[in-house]
Amino acid sequence: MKYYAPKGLYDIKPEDMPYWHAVEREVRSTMPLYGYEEIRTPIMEKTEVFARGVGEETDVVSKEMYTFEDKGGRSMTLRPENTASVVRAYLEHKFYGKEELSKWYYLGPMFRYESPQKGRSRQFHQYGAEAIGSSDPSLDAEMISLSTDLLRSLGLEEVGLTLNSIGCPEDRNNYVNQLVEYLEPEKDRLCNDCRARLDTNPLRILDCKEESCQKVVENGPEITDYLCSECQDHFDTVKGYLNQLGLDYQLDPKLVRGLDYYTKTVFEVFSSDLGAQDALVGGGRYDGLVELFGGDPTPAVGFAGGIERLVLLLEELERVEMKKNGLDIYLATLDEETKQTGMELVQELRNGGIRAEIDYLDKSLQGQLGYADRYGAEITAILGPRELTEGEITLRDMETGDQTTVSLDEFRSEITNRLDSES
RNA sequence: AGGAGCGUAGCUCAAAGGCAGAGCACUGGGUUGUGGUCCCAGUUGUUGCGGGUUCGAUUCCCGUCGCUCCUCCCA
Repeated sequence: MKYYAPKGLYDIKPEDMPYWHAVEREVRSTMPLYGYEEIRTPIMEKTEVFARGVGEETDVVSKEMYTFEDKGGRSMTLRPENTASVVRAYLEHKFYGKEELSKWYYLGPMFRYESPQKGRSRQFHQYGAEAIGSSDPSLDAEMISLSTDLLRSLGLEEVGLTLNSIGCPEDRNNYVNQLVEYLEPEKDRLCNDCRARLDTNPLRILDCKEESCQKVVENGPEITDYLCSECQDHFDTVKGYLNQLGLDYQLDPKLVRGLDYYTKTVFEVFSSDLGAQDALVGGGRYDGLVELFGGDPTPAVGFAGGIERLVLLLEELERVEMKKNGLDIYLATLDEETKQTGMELVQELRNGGIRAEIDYLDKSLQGQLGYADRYGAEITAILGPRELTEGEITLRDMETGDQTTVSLDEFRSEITNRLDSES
């Protein structure tokens, strides 16, 4: 084979579509229930939008960006996530002057340049929501409840929710200082990556999978002990709302997440039925991001979920009904003359909202009936020279095999009646 | 970036140095104009690509491309 899709990019084939449609349908119907409106931002931005917004030291920016130069010599990047773009759009269109609270959702492709594996590709798809303009803990709880509600609506009950608060920047500074102070003497027991992180991004050491690092971190300080009273209150209130909503969660003081912009609440939803890439949803509060982009200090919270991973689960659990093509009627013809009339009849049916097909492969009548059967036609209409000269057409019920003959004039109404009574 | 596994018919897979096969699918026939079950027959290949060893390579070796999974990190 000479041509294939670039590494990490792949085709979503017609046979996969029912799953994608199920997810998209659910997102589009659930988001408005919570008051979120759709926003669509471009799939690429100037590189600095992500570099600044997401954070230079993050993995996403430092090694996973799909970056290239356009013809004007500008550095462009295919969006690795959507929050930075949404905040950029929020400020660009001055929404802070138009509405007190902006609640938006999105759905679309994201790009990260890394080795593909199960549940991870270079182009992948996310749905997500952002609420900009309120620091109220109820909004944090709403985000979490929205993200799990969506999964539940799709039939996924077996998901875990982990929760943490990483406080405000001051808390985090205090904590990071303590953490570095604690880790410095233990440096030798850390992996190479983590020794580097000690200088660049010490928080990331917390979720290093290396066993030795885990051991070191285990007895170290925990961020939740360094929250200021406001952040502590906020966190407690969020937990209170979650309890009120009956949402089970697991506190994980080591959950820090990979993007720099998070403050206070962070959460992840995961499934143990996935492979190594088990995170379904990730999100949190980002009270400093709008300001970082040059706006007034504006609190915000959001989440994003991966559609590929969701589709993987739905396929495994067979939660989505797979319908074959959905053909109402197949029109079999036997020669050129009947095909000409047949084309006209099929067109007429389609104009009337009936899914109809005719032979495109010059098949025998036997072959045509087989095709009609495989594609799930309820009725096959047979138009041969015999019928044509009589001004009639034969209707075969594909389930019972019963056949009747009707005049061509009655054809449309007879078909409509039959399809109505069967459905 | 690193590690492991895999590339044979449209699909799922056999052949472990000696004629490249089976099932499914497809086409035709049994049925002069009738599907699903059944029976009979037929079509289908640069064995990913390039080189090497050999009388002989799908098989062994080297390289290369691709895919998959994993480490890291995340959706």
